[in-house]
Amino acid sequence: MRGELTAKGKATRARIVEGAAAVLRERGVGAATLEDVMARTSSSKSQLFHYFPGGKDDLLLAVAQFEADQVLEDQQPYLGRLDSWEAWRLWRDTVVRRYEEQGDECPLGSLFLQVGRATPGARAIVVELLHRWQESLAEGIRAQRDAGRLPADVDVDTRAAALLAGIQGGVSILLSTGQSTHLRAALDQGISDLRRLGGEPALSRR
Amino acid sequence: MRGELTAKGKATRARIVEGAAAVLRERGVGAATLEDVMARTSSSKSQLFHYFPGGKDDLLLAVAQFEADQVLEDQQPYLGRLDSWEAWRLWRDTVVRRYEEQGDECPLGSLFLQVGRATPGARAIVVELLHRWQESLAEGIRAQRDAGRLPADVDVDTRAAALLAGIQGGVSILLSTGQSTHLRAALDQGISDLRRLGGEPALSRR
DNA sequence: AATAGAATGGACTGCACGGTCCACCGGAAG
DNA sequence: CTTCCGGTGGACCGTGCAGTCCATTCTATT
Repeated sequence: MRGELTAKGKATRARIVEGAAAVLRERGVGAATLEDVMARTSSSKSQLFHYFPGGKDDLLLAVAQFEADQVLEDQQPYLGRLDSWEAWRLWRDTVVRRYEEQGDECPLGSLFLQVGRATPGARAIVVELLHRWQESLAEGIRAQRDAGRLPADVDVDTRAAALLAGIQGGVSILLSTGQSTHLRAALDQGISDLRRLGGEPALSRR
Repeated sequence: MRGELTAKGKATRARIVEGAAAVLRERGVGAATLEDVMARTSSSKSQLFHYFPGGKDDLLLAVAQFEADQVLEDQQPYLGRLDSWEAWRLWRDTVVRRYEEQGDECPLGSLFLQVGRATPGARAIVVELLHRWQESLAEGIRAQRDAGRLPADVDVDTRAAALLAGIQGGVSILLSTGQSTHLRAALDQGISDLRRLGGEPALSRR
């Protein structure tokens, strides 16, 4: 498992990772078995261990990385360009839509709690994801501040951290209850409090 | 498992639930085995199945209920009396302390995602917990509003939902990363935005 | 004291699932 | 055409763990 992968090999590996990700979302980390992955991806046990010598943990880690990348990608292009309130609104809509569609499937949440606990590798993936996510939000807040739409002394990092926490919690609750109201509340409240800071009065509330 | 439990029986059952809760916190739902519980609670397999005829799932459900009750209890008496900004501050401190002490042990989070997915019983426990929690927050906001410390048109339920989401997310992140900054940010930002609504200027920020 | 039913101990079973091994295939390079 | 090596198939193994069963010991009620 060094650079020694042919085109075919890389394709197979990718197929396994994607299939495994689907299986994990459907069955949950605890319930998913290697045989489920084999069935889903039409691969044999030797292939799994060929591409993931460390066995199940190894595969899980690869899936976690895959899903983590996906999370931020799904929020583009908006997350990368939060330089107008309109962009913020579009981003908000994207996040809400993405997680509502996902329903109660849990791409990363369970991976965090199940794998992430023990292994340092998984924890690193989560930390990295959260860091990049929060940094994008902070960047957006700075952009609005620099454009004069937020006061100069706005506490960028705390705002970004609080917003991120709200999203995470909203998603957790969506996963547990199937209701997206909390996610929406966190986003709407977070953004409208921000706008209020900039002097804009209350936002429409449905 | 109807009313047919002697005093001794009830004590044993409680001992098992508490011990199982500890084991689950330490090892995680996926890793914990019935034998761990047996060892921890000095009980035999027949006892486990005697008190929890449905086996592991049954036990897990009982633990979930136990932990859920604990969560709100640990926030008392403050959570029940959020009728001054001082009370809000004390409550905030309690929450932060509780989860920081708990560290990355995960009393309910993993139970949600692991058991909660499939079984309707677990989901009901979570929904009930969240509902009671949010209702307490809403009650506190109403108290402040009625005391004239918040505008009359404050959107109580959305505020409460957003705050709850922030807490949940903060705790999730604490569990995944070991950092309590997000939990603090969510609480501090949520409460200070509320106070600002009431006309109080910015709050101290460390 | 007798008896019924709860409480307990722990051996035993069955099997699901992760992981190992070896034999065979296929295509690219010489 | 041969050779080599990555890719693939799938039988096989060991074990860890949930769940079953029955024998034995308590406890309460009469």
